[in-house]
Amino acid sequence: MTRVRVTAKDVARRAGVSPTTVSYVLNNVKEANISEETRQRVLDAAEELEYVPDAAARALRSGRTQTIGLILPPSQPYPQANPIHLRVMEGLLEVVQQSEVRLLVDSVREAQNDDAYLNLAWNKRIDGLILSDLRIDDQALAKLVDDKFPMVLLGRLPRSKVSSVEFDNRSGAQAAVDHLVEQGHRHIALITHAPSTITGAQERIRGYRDSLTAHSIIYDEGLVRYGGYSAESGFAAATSLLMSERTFTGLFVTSDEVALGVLSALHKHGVSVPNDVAVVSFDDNPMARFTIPPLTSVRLPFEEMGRQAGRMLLDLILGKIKPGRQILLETELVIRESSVRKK
Amino acid sequence: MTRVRVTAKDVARRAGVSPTTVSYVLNNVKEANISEETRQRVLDAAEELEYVPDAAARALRSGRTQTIGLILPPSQPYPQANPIHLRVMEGLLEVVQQSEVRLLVDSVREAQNDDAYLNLAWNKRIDGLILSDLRIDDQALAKLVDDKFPMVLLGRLPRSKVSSVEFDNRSGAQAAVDHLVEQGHRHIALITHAPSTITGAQERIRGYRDSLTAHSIIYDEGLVRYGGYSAESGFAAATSLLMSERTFTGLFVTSDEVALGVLSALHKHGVSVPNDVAVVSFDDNPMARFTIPPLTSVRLPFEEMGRQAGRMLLDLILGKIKPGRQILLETELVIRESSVRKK
DNA sequence: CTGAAAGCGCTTACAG
DNA sequence: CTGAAAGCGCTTACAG
Repeated sequence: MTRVRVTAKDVARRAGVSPTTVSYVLNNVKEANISEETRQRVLDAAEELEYVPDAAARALRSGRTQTIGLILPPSQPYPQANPIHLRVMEGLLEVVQQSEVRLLVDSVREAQNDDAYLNLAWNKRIDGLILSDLRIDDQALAKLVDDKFPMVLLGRLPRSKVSSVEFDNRSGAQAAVDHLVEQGHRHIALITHAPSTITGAQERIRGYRDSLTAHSIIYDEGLVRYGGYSAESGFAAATSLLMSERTFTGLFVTSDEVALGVLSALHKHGVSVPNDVAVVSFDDNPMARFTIPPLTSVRLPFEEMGRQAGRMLLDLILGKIKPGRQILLETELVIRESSVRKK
Repeated sequence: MTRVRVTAKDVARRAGVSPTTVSYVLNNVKEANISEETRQRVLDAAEELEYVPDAAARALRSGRTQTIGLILPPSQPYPQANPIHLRVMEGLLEVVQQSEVRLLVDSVREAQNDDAYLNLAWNKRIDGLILSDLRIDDQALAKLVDDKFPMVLLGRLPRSKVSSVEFDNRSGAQAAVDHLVEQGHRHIALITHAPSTITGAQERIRGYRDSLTAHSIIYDEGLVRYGGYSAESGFAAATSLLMSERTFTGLFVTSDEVALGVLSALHKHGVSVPNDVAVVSFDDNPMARFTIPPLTSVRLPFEEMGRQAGRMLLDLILGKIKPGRQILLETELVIRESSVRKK
């Protein structure tokens, strides 16, 4: 950087006031009651000098970093980057940009009991934290809760009182399966997008069972397969279902990514969708409209999740709200060709 | 935060040394020649007190924030989050995590001549910047170049001397079209993933033309359509091509996302892939293996792009290398069913 | 091999 | 309505 650093002192000198006044004006401190004329002089001087306050100095003195952290899950179980996280992040960016707050992104590193994001909080790089898809037994999380560090979870932890934003996975899944039942299906298989230790997957399985129960259909473990995030796992799970020679005419897959692999496997085995098997999926990614056939899917408002989590965290940091609020976002079933048998 | 702040002073007192020594030990300052015994005492004291240095104080004093910025393009032209950015980010995170550096993510806001990321540099929140997919006429960028602010571009700017990491789009595209020609095709249509003002799209178009020229095929503007990032745009472009009633048996689409919409449109119009039209795509997303039929695609090493850009930026910040280095990453054609006619 | 002292650039009681 | 002074928690010449 060749640029010579302009400080508040320089602005003060130019405006003929003290650095104190510069700080009051630039931070809009109402209690200071700065006269309009002085205010304007300071503002002009700051602009002429292209003054930009030093973030580190401000953070050190005020104790506020004006930065929040977003922690993504380890990339390991996810075979490739999950577009979902980026959609959440976009919503989050919208909110932080409006508030002049910055976003620090980190991911949990596997293996080691990760204290990287703990340090993020402890060395005061951030004022608050948004945690995505975490493990239930997270040690670092427990410590931060003890410290009353401002935090919002994406997804819920069972029996946890931490603030969170989550989709209503259970009722969304129930709606998906209800739809299949309405189409006349009684033998409905299930392929999950994650192991059942992940609360999101758990809830979707619950919704599946809720629907079966509501329609007096007996739950059959033999029709259930546990996928793992990728299209590849969906391909394998669907193949396994077909090989089992069990009868099913409906199939609920708990993510679009996995469903893509499922459609590929069904096509490869000559199983026609929706005529032989009707498929309903979850997420409603943009691509769901362009699979062959287009996927019926439960739409999840990812960007909205990011926005809500961001607002909640900022309010938490400012002390405007108390921790423990838990938001549940509505889902919406979008019906396309994959689930509706042609006449 | 209820946690009482532990400072270097506290550690010093406990270890029976001065804060200076604590700083020397914790920062591994070789010139200080701290005795092994003292070093151990300080380390122990720091651990017992769970000392975590204050990032703001360190940044203020040292002038280094230990943070780098990643600037994503505005979300507007992209209809949804682009998974590609997340893959680059993962590679980047790998590198920064190894170096105890943090990653700040921001996006360019459209409309206004954006100086948000300029401020990121000027208010010293970051030591360096990685810019993704920027506009050619970026004003903020020019200012940062003038300031000699450490910076790496993802993608190249024509005639620019800024450090960059980019895919070899041109030769990748040529290989894709060469492959179609080898399959016997002479009428090869093109659907781009972005307007031709984007350098990445431009280069892929060049590669397409290179291949045609090399095989004495005349370039026909009537076989070219300009898509725009989304599967939807691919659907529209393919439909437009089909409606034009022009003959083509080969089709090169410059991204998988767009190709998904193309496959959907071809299927809808009863055009069989690869028998009626052979399709080759670009990116080789994980999903390319599971489209119907699976897509032949040019594989782009996104994670590697992130890693290389990260390393380059860190070296730039440390003054280990001079600006202006431009890395070109190799691509690889992955052949699947969409381009090879069945016997 | 180690310490005393200055100072990075702000904000914030406090005083007037 | 505005300013002088202290201090946030480090790092870094400098001195010994």
